[in-house]
Amino acid sequence: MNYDCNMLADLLFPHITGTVAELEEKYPERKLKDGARVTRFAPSPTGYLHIGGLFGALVDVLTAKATNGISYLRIEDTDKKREIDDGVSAIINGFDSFGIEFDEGVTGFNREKGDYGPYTQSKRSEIYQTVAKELVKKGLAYPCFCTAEELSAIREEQEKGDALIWGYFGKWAKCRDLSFEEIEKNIKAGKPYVLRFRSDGQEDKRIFFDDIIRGKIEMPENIIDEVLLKSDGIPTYHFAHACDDHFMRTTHVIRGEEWISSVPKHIALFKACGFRVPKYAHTPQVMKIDEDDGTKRKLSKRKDPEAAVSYFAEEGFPKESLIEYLLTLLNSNFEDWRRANPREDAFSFPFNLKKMSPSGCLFDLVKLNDVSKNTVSVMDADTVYGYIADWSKKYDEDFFKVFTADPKRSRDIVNIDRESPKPRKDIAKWSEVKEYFAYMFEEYYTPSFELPENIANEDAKAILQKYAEVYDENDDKDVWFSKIKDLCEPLGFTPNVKEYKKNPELFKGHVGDVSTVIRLAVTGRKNTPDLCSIMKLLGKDTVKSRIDNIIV
RNA sequence: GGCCCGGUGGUCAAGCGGUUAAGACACCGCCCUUUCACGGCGGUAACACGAGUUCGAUUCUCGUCCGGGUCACCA
Repeated sequence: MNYDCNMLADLLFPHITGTVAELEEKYPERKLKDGARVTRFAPSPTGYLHIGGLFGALVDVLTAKATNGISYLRIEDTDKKREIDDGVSAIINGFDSFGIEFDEGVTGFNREKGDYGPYTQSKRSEIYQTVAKELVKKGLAYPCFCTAEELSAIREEQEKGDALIWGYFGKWAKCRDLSFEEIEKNIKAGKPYVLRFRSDGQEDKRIFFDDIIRGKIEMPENIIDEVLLKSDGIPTYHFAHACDDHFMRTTHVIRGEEWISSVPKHIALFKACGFRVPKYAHTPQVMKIDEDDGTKRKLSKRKDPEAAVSYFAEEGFPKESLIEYLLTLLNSNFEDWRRANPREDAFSFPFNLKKMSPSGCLFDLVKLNDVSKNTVSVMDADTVYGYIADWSKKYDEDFFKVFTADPKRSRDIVNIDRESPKPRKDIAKWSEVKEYFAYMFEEYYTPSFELPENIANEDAKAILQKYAEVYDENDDKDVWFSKIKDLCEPLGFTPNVKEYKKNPELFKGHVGDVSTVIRLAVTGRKNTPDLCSIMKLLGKDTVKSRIDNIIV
């Protein structure tokens, strides 16, 4: 440059008086214990929270927790074109509903906590400008007046030719060597411009860095004069990343693997700014199998409803289940840990970044179901009742009314075979509950009496007839069952299953068959939880009338 | 196209020079059991391919193939 960079800096940023040194003082190094990591989750408010976001946030929070560090939430709202109205609250609400808590950062509309803010990029413009001005002073940034048309012309030419690298650099970087007079003239004429990084990278040089998840990565050095500030003065992701993660004192930048290819750019920027380069960890992506062509591909917000975290809320998966499932994807030793600590809070799992697999993982709804059944099975009845009430109130009002009409009874229903050392594992999501317990509610009960092949209709009726005579709703479980056993022999069945298996030809069936008939008559189902409990909750009148309806 | 990342059963995955190549989900069978579930036992099923290096490669190197990402005044 044949001009004084300080002059250019003042021309470009006349109103900026602060210095980077002052910022360093304002945002000092955090005084944390050795090994404590500072992580951040930095979404842009462009849509709903999706699975990939939850996945990433979990890594941040868990990494900080496991090292007694800090995790914070930063909003990257530097692209006003893609931003949606309640983007920020969509993110915050999403995290709230899954119990994800950051130590610092944005907590709501115009609300935040922590000493390293503001945590919303649109409120940090002075910081970016200050750093930018310093860069200009050092001759490491310059204004570029190229129009969108000029830029795409360059691009076209590069694509046409045999250029190996595309972008604004070398002979294409027309504005890189503008004289001060030209710049001044343009500025005075009000020409829009962006601020570009003056890269000193060389095409044939390589850079190396250690990715915590992937190990050593080698790449060509950055040679692109990347845009730092857009024409509206707002920083690009790259520049904001350097400024924010430095002044918020992030130690570990954890983000999706789509960022790997920009690391050389980021390292160059950090160095140019005089900032220490953070550690990087690039996480694998969450994929799914495409129904159309059977290939593995990244979950897409647009194509996959289950990519939205709200899908799981609608389906009624408890929030714990999703977290639990995601954890199994994150660290494969999680399931071992869970077996050893069945009731422990998932967030106290000693998560380890290094144990993350670098390859993309498939989101497996079947496994989620299994994980969820286990999770639900260890919840107590009150919790389950509360969840079902909350869920149905929102998504199935009709069922909500029925379910909450008699809270105590519903709670008892939900408690059948629960709160025991061997709880049932059959509910994965709240949307299944109505169908699962339909026979407990007159509103949803549909009689059905389809006998298994081995039971004759007349035998079934005989069983029911006899049973109706002895049935007493006050019987405790032992008496209840012994009455069923007593029914067997007079009707040609045996109360002894082993005996039946030895000589099946001697009997019409065994107790199991007899209770199946009763179960069928009372519930319309072949499979249910403990029948005795069900009948007690159904009450004498209902049980009698259901049985009578079959006998006639 | 350039650059980069990845490739162990259907899925998630341990292993990282010598293993009978763990485990979980799913699936199948058996046992337990008044049904189902739970639980227990067992089973089917994998190192993408080709060259090297090595006494020996799933593990190291190279190539091929396949999948993914990235090359914006988007993040």
